[in-house]
Amino acid sequence: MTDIIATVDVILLTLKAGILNVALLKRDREPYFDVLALPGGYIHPEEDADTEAAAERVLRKKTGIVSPYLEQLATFSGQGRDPRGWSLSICYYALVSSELIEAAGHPDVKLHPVDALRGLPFDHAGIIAAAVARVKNKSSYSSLPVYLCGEIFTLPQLQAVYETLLNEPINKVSFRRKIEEFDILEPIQGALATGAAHRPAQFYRLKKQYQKRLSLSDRGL
Amino acid sequence: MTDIIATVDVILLTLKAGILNVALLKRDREPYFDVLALPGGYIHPEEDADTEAAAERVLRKKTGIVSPYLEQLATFSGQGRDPRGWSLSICYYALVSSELIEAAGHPDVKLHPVDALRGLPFDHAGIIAAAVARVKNKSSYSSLPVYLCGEIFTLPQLQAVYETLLNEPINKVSFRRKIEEFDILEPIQGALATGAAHRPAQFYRLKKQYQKRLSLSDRGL
DNA sequence: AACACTTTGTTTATAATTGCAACTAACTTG
DNA sequence: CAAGTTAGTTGCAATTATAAACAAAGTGTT
Repeated sequence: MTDIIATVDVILLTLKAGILNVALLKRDREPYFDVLALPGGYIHPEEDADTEAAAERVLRKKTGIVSPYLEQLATFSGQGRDPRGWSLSICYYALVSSELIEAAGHPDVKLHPVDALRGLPFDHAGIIAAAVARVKNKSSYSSLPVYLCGEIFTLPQLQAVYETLLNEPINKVSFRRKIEEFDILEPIQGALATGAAHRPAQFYRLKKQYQKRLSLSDRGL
Repeated sequence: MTDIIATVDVILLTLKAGILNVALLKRDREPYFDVLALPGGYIHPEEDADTEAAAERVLRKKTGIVSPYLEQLATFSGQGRDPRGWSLSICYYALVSSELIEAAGHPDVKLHPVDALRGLPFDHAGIIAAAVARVKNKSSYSSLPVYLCGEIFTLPQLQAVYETLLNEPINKVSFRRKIEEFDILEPIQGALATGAAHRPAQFYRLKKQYQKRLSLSDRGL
C-alpha cells in the first residue's frame, strides 16, 4: 500500500560570529551523493520510539550532538521534492551554541550562513527558510534564543543574540525587564566577564528547571 | 524498507452554542470499526500532490466540507498509537462555521464538545487537545477566530467568539482597536442585525484578499 | 406616543508599559 | 591617574492599554 519515502531531517542552527548558520553534511548516498544537505535519514521503526527519537538519533549519529532544544518544525511532502518519488520528511529544528558543535568534533559538519545558501538538494532551502522564520518569530516573544548561547553568558551577549535574530536594535532597559520577567536566568555569583577595557558584565546561566522548557511573554520582545 | 503506516487526520473545529466542538465520524474499517474518531485516511500518492492535498481530499470526501482555513498542526508518530504497528499521522486542523457543516449535510458527521471527549481511539484525544491549544493560542494574537464565524457577523458576535476561545472577557474598545488594526473586515453597507430590543449592530465580512490569509498582531489580543 | 430597557458604539479619563536620556560603576590602556 | 569604554541603574516622557461614562438606536409596555 505505501510506496511513500518517510524520513526525518534536522535543521541544526547556531550563531557563528553573529550570523545564523545551519549545519550541513555531504550526503553519503544517492540521490545527490556528496552534495551538502541537511542531516537526515530514514525512520527506524524498531529503534525509534517516535519521529522525535528518530531526529535525535540522526542528529547524534551524524553530528555527535545532543541538542538541549529540539522541536518539530513541520512535515514537508509531495511528489516533486525527491527524485525517487512521493516522499515525506518530518523536520525538527535544534538550537545549539557553536562551542557545542566544536566540542562534538565532527569534521564533516559544515556551518553555512542561512542567508547565503545555494545548490541545496530536495526542498532543503525551503525547509531551512521555514526553520529560520520559526526561530525568528518565536524569538520575538520567548526565551528561545538562550539555547543559542553557551552554558554561561552575559546579558549584553544575550541581547546581541536577540538583536541579530530580530534584526533590529533593542532598548537595553526594556530588554532587561523582559528577561527579568521570564525569570529563567540566575546570576553566577562572582563570575564576571573580565578582560575587556570596561566594566565587566555579570555571567548568567539557565535555571535548572528551564533547561528544556521555554518561557513565553504575553506582549512580545 | 518502510513498514510505516502513513495517514492524515483532520481536526475540524467549530463553535456550536458558544462551545468549541470537533467533528467526529464512526470509523468504516478496522481497527476501531464503528468507533467515533477523527476523519482520516491513507495518503494517495497518485492522487495527492502533498499531505495538505490529502487532508483536503479526506475532509471533502468524509464530511463534504471545503474549509476556508486549513493548517498543518503537527505529525504524531510512534509504536503505540496504532495497534497495527509503527504509524505516523500528519494532522491538519480546519476552522468552519457550524452553518457550513449543516449546509454540507453529511449526517454521519457528529459534533462533540472538545472538553467532554472520551473513548477516542488511537491518540486522537491528544491530537485534538493539541489542535485546541494551537487555536486558543493563535487566537490570542491573530484574526484566526473569524473563520469560526459565518460569512457575515457583527463585532459583538466576533468578540464573543474570541472570549470563549480565550476564556476571559475582553475590553470592548481594546478589542475593536485590535480588529481595526488588523484591517481585514469591511462593514456591509446598510446591513444591521435588527430584531432585538436594542440598538442593532453593524454586519461585517472578511475583505476578499483575506479569505485565506490571517492577520497577526505584534502585541496580542 | 412617551418612557423604560437593553445592547451598540464612541468619548473621555485613568492606569500601565515601554522607550529615552542621563547617570553611576568598574574595568583596561596609555 | 586620567581617559576611554561598556555595564548596569534611575527617573521621566511618550505611548498604549484598560476602565468608566456617555450617547445612539432599536423593542416592548403602558
